[in-house]
Amino acid sequence: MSDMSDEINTQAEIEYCDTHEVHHDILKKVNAAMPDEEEISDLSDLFKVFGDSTRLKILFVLFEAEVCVCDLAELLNMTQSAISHQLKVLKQSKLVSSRREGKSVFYSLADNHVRSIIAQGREHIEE
Amino acid sequence: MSDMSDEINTQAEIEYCDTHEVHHDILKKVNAAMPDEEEISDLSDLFKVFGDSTRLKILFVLFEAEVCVCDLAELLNMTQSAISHQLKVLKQSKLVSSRREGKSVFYSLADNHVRSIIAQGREHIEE
DNA sequence: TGTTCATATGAATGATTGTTCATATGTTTA
DNA sequence: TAAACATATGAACAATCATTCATATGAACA
Repeated sequence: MSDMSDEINTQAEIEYCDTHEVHHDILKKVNAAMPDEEEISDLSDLFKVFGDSTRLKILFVLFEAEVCVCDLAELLNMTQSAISHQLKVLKQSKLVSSRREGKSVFYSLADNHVRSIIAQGREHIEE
Repeated sequence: MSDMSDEINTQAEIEYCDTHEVHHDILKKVNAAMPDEEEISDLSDLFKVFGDSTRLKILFVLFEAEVCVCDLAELLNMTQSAISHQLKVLKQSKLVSSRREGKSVFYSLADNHVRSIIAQGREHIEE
């Protein structure tokens, strides 16, 4: 996979703003710390998943209990289809996992990063 | 502000799936833990900001250094306008702050929640 | 004061996305 | 096996959004 050096100029001859030039060490430091393009893309895809009220509500329910699809639909007052579509998104990003029990499918949190990511987000907005 | 009790049924007479009924205590627990509608909306707006590659790249640069707009444009190989629009979004959600110095405007990270949110996200996708 | 440089911003556009609707898949039970 | 129930899914549509282009604002300097 390509790293950011494909996108970020590393040469000294770049013309930055006249008033100020990026020092070479800072440029090196930035390039060294920048994740590659694929990781950035994966990361933004992950955060996109958190960037929707319905999905957040589903996660908050799953913080408290393992529930099936129709329970979620009832609890959040939404159609079964809408919930199911969003559960698919959550599952694809490995935030939830599922388990079939007869006709029902039960969903639960996949791991605890979810809790800490959301906890940090809540801290940020409570300022 | 309204809490989720506006949206989530709290009554016992609700008809859930036949195969399985949500117990009253779980329902109470879920409702008690659910943030109100406004907080969920604010939270999803925050995560939406992280859900874009360009903004993530800007944040990764700012992890390493305080830089001006045209440096970001050069580093990320994008137009000044595109960067400026995204900086506005980042500033509105209080993830970055700015400081004018002559003609230039320098941007830096507003606080450290940014680092920990992104760190948790990276941990999650590295599995 | 007029010019130049750095940044901000409004409008337009193409792309992405959440929900709905209709329907398919999968499981249980009569 | 047929009917009923729970869930999944594809297509369509409306809404949101990132970028571009043109231009405005703001600061320094000649």
